[in-house]
This record gives sequence, structure tokens and C-alpha cells, in this order.
Amino acid sequence: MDAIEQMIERLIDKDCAYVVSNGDVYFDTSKDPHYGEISHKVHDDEENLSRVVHNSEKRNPKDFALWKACKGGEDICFDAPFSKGRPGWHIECSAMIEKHFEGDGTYSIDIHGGGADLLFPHHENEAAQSRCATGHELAKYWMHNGFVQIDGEKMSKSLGNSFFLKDALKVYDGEVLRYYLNSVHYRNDFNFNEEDLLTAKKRLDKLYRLKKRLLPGKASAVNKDFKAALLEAMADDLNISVALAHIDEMIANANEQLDANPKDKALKKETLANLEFVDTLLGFGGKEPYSYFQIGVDEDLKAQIEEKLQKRANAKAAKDFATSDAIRDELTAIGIAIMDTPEGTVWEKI
RNA sequence: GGAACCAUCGCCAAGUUGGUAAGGCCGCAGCCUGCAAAGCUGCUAUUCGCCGGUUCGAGUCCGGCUGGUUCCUCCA
Repeated sequence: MDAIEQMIERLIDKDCAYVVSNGDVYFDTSKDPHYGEISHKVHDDEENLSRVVHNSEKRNPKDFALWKACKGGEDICFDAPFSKGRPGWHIECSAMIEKHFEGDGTYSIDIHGGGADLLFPHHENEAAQSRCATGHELAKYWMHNGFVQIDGEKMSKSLGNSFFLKDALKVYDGEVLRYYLNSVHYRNDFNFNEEDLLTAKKRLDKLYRLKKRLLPGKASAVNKDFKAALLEAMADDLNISVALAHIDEMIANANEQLDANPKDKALKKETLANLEFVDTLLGFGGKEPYSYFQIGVDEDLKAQIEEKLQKRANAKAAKDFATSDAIRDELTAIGIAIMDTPEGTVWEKI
């Protein structure tokens, strides 16, 4: 509260803010030549076209409250030099940032993020009051993310279409959700649906299948070109799509080379290092691959699967393919996919 | 009513100094396999919502239209 009050007082002293008759304090947007630059709002005096009726004591239609005077009754109020009341919406952020971040004299902080709905008026106002109070810019970069929608609709409790991660996590590995949610550029709207989530899972699955081919083994050094390509993509305003494309390409190349030479230790070690780098940078691919494919399968089911696989192995050895295929169908029916490899049969929960 | 952002292959999605369309899913063909699955190879947008304009050249710039999302009041 002290920091808030001090910042408001400073704005009043600099004539960037004014107190009206009821004790409200408003920021004078006309005193800030850069007002509107973040949200690309043009200065227009045709504010009477707005469907909103404004406080008549405002000097300019876009002036906003730094401090709201106490309305009495149950209203929570604080004592301040200008009036008894409470802070406006935006001032808390500006005050907090100034108090806790040193800045470099040009910017208080490097990056300020938030949802696209906060772009205006919140961030515009926050930036304006900080700019006038401190004499320098609040943030070097403003990043606004799009919204998560459910089947084309904004996710909200009132629409009844919200979901909780804890429910999704019962069915999907957390990394699948992370991969999916991060697979689209942060600024775009994100239409959440299970079909696309499954597509994301298929992509992550490929990474983990490759990892199965790499283990056991130790990582050596990450491939320089691969690392550079990923960093370049992410440095370009977090271009995750390009980064994921590089990862897909790396996976395909590794698989191709392993097909040609399954015992290429140097390749395995480097690829393992590549995957470790992906995990460090993007937060997926770091798990033990067999457990990744077994989420949601308890010990009981696991034993049943192993038993069926043993029977199938016996049938295959006896060339009884009718039986072995029947067992495979049984497993498929309960969501277990199997694949025969030179090292034996492995299974995955789909 | 005003404003901002967005609109690319069946689906998801890159493409910011304009130079001739990444990647993934699906699908098709092939290799591999007892058959599959997995993996690999090849193929799959003369075209970027629509209409104009600028330019030697536009998905990329400008204008208009259509469609979608968001903001323009309080609370944060």
C-alpha cells in the first residue's frame, strides 16, 4: 500500500494525475504522449461513440482511476493523503514492479506477459502510469497470449465447458498435455479438443519410441547443428512450430540411421544427448520411455498383459498364428498395442 | 456503434525487411513382418477467406467486404 500511495502522490506532483471532488484520483492520459502505443489504440475524441457512459469529472474519456474513494458501508478502505479509499485496478502492478525490480534505467523489467484480454486497458494503463512516474519504460517486451477455447468456445465456468488438468492427467501423461498446449504459438487462440491432443500424443510417442532404441546407454554431446536450430527457432519469438519440426526431423534421421546400423553407439549417445537437450529446453522427453507408455496401467493389468504375451510367444513359436493373432486382438481391444522387435515383443498403452 | 487481432492442404500448424508455400495427423504406394504394429522411403496446396490496388514480382504491403475471437462498465 505504501508503494501504491507513493506512486500516486508522485503522479499527482508531476501533474500526470488529478483528484476529483469525491476523492477519486485519475490518471491524465493526455499527459502521456505514448499512450495507446502498446494496444495500438489511436487517440480519438470520438469517444462518445463508445457504449459506455463516463464519469463526467474525467478530463479525458480515457483517463482511468488510480484511486477510488471510499463508498462507505462495507467498502474496504485505506487512509491515504488524497482520500480514504482503495487502489485502482492497474496501480498495484506498477507499484510492485517498481518496488521489487531494479531495472536498467531504461526498462524496469524485460518481459511483461498476460492474456490478450488484458492488453487494453490494463497493460496500456499500467505502462502509462509507470512511464510517467518513473521516467522510463515499464517493459522491453510485451507478450500477449491467446485464449484457450473448448471446441471453438471460450472456456469458462459459466459455459460449463471447463475441465481440470487433474482429470486430464489421469488419462494422459503430463508431458502429452504440455506438448499439446505448447505446440501452438503463444499468441494464437488455442482450440482445445481431444482429437488434436491425440495428434500431439502421437508426435511425442515417436520421440519416446526412438528413446527406447537408444537405451540403455549414456548421452554424449548434443549435436551442434540441432542445438543451434532449436535455439534459433525459440529465439524467434518462441517459434515452437519450427522447433518441433526440427525435432521431428532429428527423430526421423536417427531412426533411419539406426535402421541401417542398429548398433551405432556414437549415434545413440549423441541422439540421447539431443533428447536431453529437448527436455532441458522444452520440458518433454526426459522420462523413462517404457513407463511413459504404461501410464494408467496398474500392476494387475501389467501382469495380465505379460501373461498373454507369453502365451502369444509360445503360439508363435509353434507357428500357431491363429492363436497368436487372437491374443493380439484381445490386447488391442483393451487399448494395448504390441510390436514385435528383435529384442522381443514390447507393448504400449495407447 | 468503435477498435485490436486472426482467416494457409481433409484436420492441426509455420511462413514479420515482398521473390515464387516448413512440419505433424490422416490417406495412398513401397520396404520390413508369418500377418501386423513400429520404423523408413516416395506421393498428396500452381495455391494461401473474397474483391480490388501498389509492384518486374504479394500468403506476405494498401483499401474494401465476409467470417471468427477479444476489448471498449464494475472487480481483479
